[in-house]
Amino acid sequence: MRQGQQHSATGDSGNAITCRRCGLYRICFARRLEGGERHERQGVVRRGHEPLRAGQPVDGARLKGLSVLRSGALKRCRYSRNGEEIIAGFYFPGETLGLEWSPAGQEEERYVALEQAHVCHIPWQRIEGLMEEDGDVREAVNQMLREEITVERERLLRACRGSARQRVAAFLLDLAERRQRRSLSADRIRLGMGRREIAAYLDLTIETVSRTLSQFKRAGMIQLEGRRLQLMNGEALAAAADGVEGERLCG
Amino acid sequence: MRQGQQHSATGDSGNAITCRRCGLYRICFARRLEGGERHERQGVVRRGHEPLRAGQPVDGARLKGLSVLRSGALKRCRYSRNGEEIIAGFYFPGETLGLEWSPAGQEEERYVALEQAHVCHIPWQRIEGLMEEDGDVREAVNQMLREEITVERERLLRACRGSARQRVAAFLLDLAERRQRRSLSADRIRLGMGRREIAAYLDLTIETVSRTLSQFKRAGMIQLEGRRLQLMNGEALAAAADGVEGERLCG
DNA sequence: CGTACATTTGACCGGTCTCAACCGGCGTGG
DNA sequence: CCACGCCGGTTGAGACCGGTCAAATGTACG
Repeated sequence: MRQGQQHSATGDSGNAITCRRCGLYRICFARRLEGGERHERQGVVRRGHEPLRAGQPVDGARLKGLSVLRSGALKRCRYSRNGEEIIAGFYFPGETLGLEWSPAGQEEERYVALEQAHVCHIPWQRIEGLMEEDGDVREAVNQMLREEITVERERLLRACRGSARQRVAAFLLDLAERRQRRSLSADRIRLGMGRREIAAYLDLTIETVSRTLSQFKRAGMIQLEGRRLQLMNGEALAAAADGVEGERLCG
Repeated sequence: MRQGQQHSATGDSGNAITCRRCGLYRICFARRLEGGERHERQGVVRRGHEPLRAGQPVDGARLKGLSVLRSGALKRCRYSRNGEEIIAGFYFPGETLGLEWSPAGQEEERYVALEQAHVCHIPWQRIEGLMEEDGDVREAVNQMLREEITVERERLLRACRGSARQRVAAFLLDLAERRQRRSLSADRIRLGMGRREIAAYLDLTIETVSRTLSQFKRAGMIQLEGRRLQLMNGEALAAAADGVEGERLCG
């Protein structure tokens, strides 16, 4: 706590992120803007005002601009005709929301908190102003959007292709990589989501997810207790994600 | 032919697109740039110089900027460890290539022509210049990138979820919708790709794709002869894509 | 302690993959 | 001209993975 200038451990289980590691850093701290007033100058709505509780959706108005998750975890989801949840993506600290462009403001997907979460926000209008006067911001915004296209393609490609074994392995590796990218603990991951949500994301059933995780556990590739995960053998996981045959029979 | 000011029917089977329907229209024809010299003024490399033949990849240099497909069809693909092709997406006239951002220029995926294809091109450097001086271009580029994020998410979500029946139905509807968006013939679609490529895109086997298409044909939902496709019952296809049970037994 | 829910595990079934044969068009070459 | 092989596509039979249904176990919370 201690008058956290950056911020300190929030109540939520997942780690939080510093401004330096935030995806919006280059925009929030744009050229020639000085000192502690940066956030106000840039028109950023800082986190801390109303933290989302688990299950709460991100306010739609917040998506009329760039938002970034500071702590906690989110899911981006919709519902199928049958009422079953479809999860299109997970979001972790430092990652950006609201990059999509829904024609005519029709809000198809909602961002819902998996656990207590804090969100920063810059309205598009403000960003457009910054882009007009600052080439660095232009470059930052473009790069952010283009990177999002790249990683989103890769992630969705991995999430729903190949066997259950491949998908689950790729999912775990993706989680680890994303934490590493933000300099959070690479191993010792606390899953913010339940089996049901993993299944809804990977287009599998709960049972298959559970069985596959147990398989990995038996093979010593991971350690798992409830939602507490630890990767023990990244090599083996990567091999599994690539479809290399592993563990067909085991003691 | 006839001195085609826009362009005329190219040799390739798929329809071609006019500048007006092109995804880059708002950039190529940006504010205050007049007359026939627009393309040169904007630094656009116009199509027609070297059309791609079927099987040829788009030159990597062309992806260091925005490219748009004017005619023909492309696949975006890579190869798995086992050497089998993975198709991450198809591209049709009017659609834009090169929006992704590969860190350090590592070119993971290639764009390969499915049939003879023409491609226009604007280098990023040129675009950045335009964005500096023209707010309309800034808006157009941002919207394009954000729209790409949206449709790509939707498309990949549909492509690899649910049963074979759902995926194939969604794929056909996606094809039709994309042609409609560009004002090309909505029905009477000529598939530019083979069954193998459809399968590689939907993460199914050739046999399953073929069987599913035959099923749709028997049910009168489509007409199909080789690669010549016609949608007969969009409603039924949409129902199939949503997972509604249809045709379990049939004469 | 009891209820509700999440997770795991087991048994069985069905859809999709695998392997294989067959069909039809196309180009080659006798 | 036709025989032949090749390739893309279709169709069939059996195996296997993952879904479905069911029950047991564990966990949170009153």
